[in-house]
Amino acid sequence: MDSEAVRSFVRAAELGQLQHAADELGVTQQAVSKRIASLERDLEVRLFTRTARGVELTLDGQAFLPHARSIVAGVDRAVSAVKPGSRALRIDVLGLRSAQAVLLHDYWRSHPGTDLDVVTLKVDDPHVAAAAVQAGDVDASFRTVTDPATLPRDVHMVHAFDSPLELLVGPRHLLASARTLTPDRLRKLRIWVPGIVPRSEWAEFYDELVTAFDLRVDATGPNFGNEVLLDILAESSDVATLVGARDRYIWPANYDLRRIPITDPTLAYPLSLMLPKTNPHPGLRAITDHFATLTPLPGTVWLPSWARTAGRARRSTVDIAAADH
Amino acid sequence: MDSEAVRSFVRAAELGQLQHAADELGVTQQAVSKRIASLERDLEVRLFTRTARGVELTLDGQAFLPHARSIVAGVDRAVSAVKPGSRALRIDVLGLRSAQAVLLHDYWRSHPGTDLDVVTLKVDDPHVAAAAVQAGDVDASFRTVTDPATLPRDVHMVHAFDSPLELLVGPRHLLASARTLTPDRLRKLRIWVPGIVPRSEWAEFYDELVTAFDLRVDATGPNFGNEVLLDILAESSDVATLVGARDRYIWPANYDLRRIPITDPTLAYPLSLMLPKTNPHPGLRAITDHFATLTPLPGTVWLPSWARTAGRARRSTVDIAAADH
DNA sequence: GCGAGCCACAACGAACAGTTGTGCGCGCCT
DNA sequence: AGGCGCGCACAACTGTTCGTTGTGGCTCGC
Repeated sequence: MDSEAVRSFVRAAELGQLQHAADELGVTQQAVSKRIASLERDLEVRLFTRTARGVELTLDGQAFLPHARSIVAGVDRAVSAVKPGSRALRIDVLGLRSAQAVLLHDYWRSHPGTDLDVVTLKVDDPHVAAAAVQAGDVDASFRTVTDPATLPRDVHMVHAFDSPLELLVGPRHLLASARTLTPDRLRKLRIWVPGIVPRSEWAEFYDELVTAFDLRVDATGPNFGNEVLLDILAESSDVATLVGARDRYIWPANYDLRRIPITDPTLAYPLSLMLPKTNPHPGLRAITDHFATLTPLPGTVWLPSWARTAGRARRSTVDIAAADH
Repeated sequence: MDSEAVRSFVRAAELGQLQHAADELGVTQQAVSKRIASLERDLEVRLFTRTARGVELTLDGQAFLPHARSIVAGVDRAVSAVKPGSRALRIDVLGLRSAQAVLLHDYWRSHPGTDLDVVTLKVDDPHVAAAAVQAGDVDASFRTVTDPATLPRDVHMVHAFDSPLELLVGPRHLLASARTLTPDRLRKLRIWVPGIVPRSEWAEFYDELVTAFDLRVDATGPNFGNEVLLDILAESSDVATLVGARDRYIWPANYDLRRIPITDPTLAYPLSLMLPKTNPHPGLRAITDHFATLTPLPGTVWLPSWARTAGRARRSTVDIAAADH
């Protein structure tokens, strides 16, 4: 089925005449006639009844029309999603199940009709992502560099939101029945966070976390995939992992894993959005505005050093001074 | 843009190999390769990076994929909307702005994902509509015959819901400031309801209404279109019309028309659905069930004689006896 | 009855899709 | 390192399709 044929059908149905549709589409009347005939042959139904003054939809044509409109709209959106120059807003996230993607989805649901494409760059180095932002390959990226001075000239980083961490444990774990936990309850506990890229911002985050709360985080091992991690968690009585509270982790129901919030202070990973300083995509404004309206995390919050800057995390810096001694 | 090319793209993206997609689609690998290449030429972007073990989506490919899925789904729905034998539920309504269509829309919104096509047969005679139901041209029709004995053997009529009427008046009308009206306030009032087909069920309805409440309804005039009717209403101090409370009438804001509910008794037009006795479309069941859950109209209700049968409109028959003397 | 308007059919050339055959690049295994 | 397997792309060929021009038939209105 050719989208141009569908488009011709829609216009012909709206205008009531193949001739007018043909004029509008810049082809001859005969071409439109053939396109419609070809659609009718494909579908094995008549779409129009031909009259002396034009065409009129049959019942099948009436039923087909709204779907045809949706196809045409889909094609137009698809084209505009990739057309260089006028493309829809495109944002890089770490993974489609990450809290970042969940938050973007929230935004999209509260702003219906926004053309938004979520992609993953599939690179580890945030500076590569920054380069992609600068080059315009993506309009923004949910990455963080711990030292803003290392960003390209034309890229800056804005705070998006702080993603609280939760402990994910199996049913036999020592802490499996806890409703909430404070960080000191995690001391010396085996926490396995596989797949962290050495020297990445996540590695730095866990380094600081380990130092601040005297934890035992094993973030160096290879990542055998989520299935392996979940398998081990489900069976173990002393291995746990940390996940973002809004990450969309899924596991088979029989695993019976539990997510336990961590409070006093809440441990949070600061998510930022990298975007170009000059000519940012117009749709970005609404997104960053949306982040600004999010309510801050309740209670005291621990953040890594690079997020404890003037102007934000006011409470957190104080809290941290206390937790850090 | 060819939908088969888009479908090939989606499957190739999901399977990671053109070869597998080709096997699945029953064409050669080269054909799929050319389809993708043709898409890439149309869109002027690369959708895949070619690797030794298959293909991988580019950023543009990632952005394109969800739209491609929506196109394929739209095409599939479009085909199933007209495919004889397995077609989606198709229901005839009098007009797309009628209360019938509004109610169907309500149903559809509360049952997302239902494949439902709303069409208009564009015939006046309900018996022609009944024939269309019997022939399977439509799965059901929102028409009414006042004498069920005149229906084809294989078609029956089920009550859908009672549509209350409201008076539609312009700002200068005598009753323009009323919040509600009782039918006796309408006595002798000029009520213009153009476009009623003589001897149709609507004509009978207004005949009974006129008799029951001593009204002055002009339902015989030609229908010059809604614009003319609304124009006249907007200017007149004594002409009004009756509309269904849930009809989606629209008019320019500067017309300042008002809808005034009628109560004690509420005047209601009984809407029914004609459907085949044998092999009704499976989706119809959910629709009729939906109607059954609707709350009946509050207060006393007047209905025309053919709707005052045993088993329903219990209160109404009593009310009518009173109103009718 | 005739003309205007609109759609369908016919014929032609260009373009395209799909096929088979082949080549090239890459990873892997010996 | 060399050869093999695998997967995609290019080439050549063929049947089909698309869009064009030209034409005919139908219906409505004058």
